[in-house]
Amino acid sequence: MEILFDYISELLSKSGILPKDEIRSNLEVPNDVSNGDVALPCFKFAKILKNSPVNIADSLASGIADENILSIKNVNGFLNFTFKPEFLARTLLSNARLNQDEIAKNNGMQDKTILIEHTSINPNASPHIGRARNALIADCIVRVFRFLGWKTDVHYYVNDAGKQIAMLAYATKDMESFTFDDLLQIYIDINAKAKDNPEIEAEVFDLLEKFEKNEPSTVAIFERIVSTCIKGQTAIFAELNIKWDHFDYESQYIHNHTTEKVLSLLKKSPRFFVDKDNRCVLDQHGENIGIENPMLVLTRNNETSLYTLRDICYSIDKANAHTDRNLLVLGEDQKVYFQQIACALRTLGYTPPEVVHYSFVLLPDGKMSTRSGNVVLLADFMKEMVEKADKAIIERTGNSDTEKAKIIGYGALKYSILKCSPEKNVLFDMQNALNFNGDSSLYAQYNFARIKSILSKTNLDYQNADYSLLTTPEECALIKEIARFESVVIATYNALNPSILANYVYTLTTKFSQFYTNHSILNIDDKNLTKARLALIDKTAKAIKQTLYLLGIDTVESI
RNA sequence: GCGCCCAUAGCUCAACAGGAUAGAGCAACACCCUUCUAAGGUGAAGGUUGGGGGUUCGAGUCCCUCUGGGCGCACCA
Repeated sequence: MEILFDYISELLSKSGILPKDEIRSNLEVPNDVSNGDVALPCFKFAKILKNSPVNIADSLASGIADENILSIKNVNGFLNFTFKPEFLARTLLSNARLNQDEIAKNNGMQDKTILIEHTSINPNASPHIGRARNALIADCIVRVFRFLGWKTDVHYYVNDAGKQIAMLAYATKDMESFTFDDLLQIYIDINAKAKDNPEIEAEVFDLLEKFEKNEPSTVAIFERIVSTCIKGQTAIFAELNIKWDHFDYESQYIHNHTTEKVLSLLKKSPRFFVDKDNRCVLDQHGENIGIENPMLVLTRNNETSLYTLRDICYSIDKANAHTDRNLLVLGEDQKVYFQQIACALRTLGYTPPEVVHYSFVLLPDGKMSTRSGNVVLLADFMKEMVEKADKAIIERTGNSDTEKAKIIGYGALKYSILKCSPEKNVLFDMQNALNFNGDSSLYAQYNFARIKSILSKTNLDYQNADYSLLTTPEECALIKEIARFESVVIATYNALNPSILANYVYTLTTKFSQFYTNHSILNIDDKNLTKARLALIDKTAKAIKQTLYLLGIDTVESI
């Protein structure tokens, strides 16, 4: 619509009443087509011009005659412009940017670099859908940046040196073997057992100390768990086509003594002190951290590192990559913790990463917890979605098609989580998620397949189609949506919010579906109109496919 | 108790730097397949945008307050 805003502001500025930029920045798209294609609310001008909005609208409109404008109406101070449909179709469709290179070039972001860290789940069990939200949001953001020409570097921080892993190490140290799927139950059991048996905790810390001292047999036990976990977790995400470029292990900072070096730097800060229990602490009062007593404890009483110190080491590594942007996708439970790490980084002269927080996924019967076992596992959710999709495919075609069922099932899974704005809690309802009707990714996939089916039935060359033949209300509405694609990608980029893309693809598809049910494409006598409509649906398909791709969702040629 | 986030139709979500009559889907009701894919389309129904104040020509959107939910509140990660 930018091109129409330019057009109107240029036209209105000729009267000399208001400068072009002033007009341009106030233009908007009416929420109802009955109010035209572009509107200028004139209320803000009333004070400057010392006149009523209605009079201002009148004088702006007076004397304007433009061959491409059908009508200009002054509705109570809103100046509403309606373009001739043929002009609208030609202008919007021939100027709409849909392919990646053009859009990247237009926004001048080629070859910029971004480092993104996301998901970084504890390597202790199969991920649940709450953590999957992290990966899905981040993967979409990665795709959007790449689409806009950025070089992305995606990192996963493996917390392989914590008490949770030590718990598993304790529980599995005498086991001959175990699988990834066993770990969740082992983890639940050992947590329950440790509650009643304090001596277990002591042994766990003993193991942890041996691990930190790099004792080979202990390191081997830890490594067995961590590698089993990382393999299991990444296999699940890989199935969803979510991948990382680098896996960074927390333990490296202990074993290569970076923690000691960074600690010695922090010791120079006026915020640093050693508390009465002999632990190294940063006093973060006055830094606007939202807790009563903002202290960041860095070490145990023997100067061995805590997670906080190791995380600072890691953050320094990321900052030292000197990418144009440095982004972290993190659960809302880590908000204050992140503020504290960011504060520590600034103390050392480093710029902390930008952060995207997301809220938790809630279950109808309460919240998820790995420790208690009240979870919906991502792997189980994936399986159910694919089974449901395949069942529906069998109903329709008589044959199973796992490949297609995965595209449909995984798409619906991703869509159901991504369509909600990250800062809002998502209430997860399996029945709801399994519904493939209406506002779901299948709706877009289905209509994409419809378009492909039509395109496959014709040999007409529509390369030089005359867009100005597309003048029905349904065609206009669809064209306007297609023209929005670029600005929607940019909006998603600016807000780091995938739900913008999800909402767009649904609206776009709705406009196509309405056009499709009201108008024939191939079965009409006017060959030129057929060509124009073929060009229109070809662009529609492109926009749907690109948007779904950015959401991490595939398309199929037929459904 | 303190801090941050959220509250929109029965349910799940929209509403583009405050803009016009707050929109969809699901569920329930009534229609539409001799026509390019009915996993679709159309119609009707469903709302004091949690309550109360305020700012503004105009508030779901901004400010205050109350209520309810989520998250957090140093020696876990």
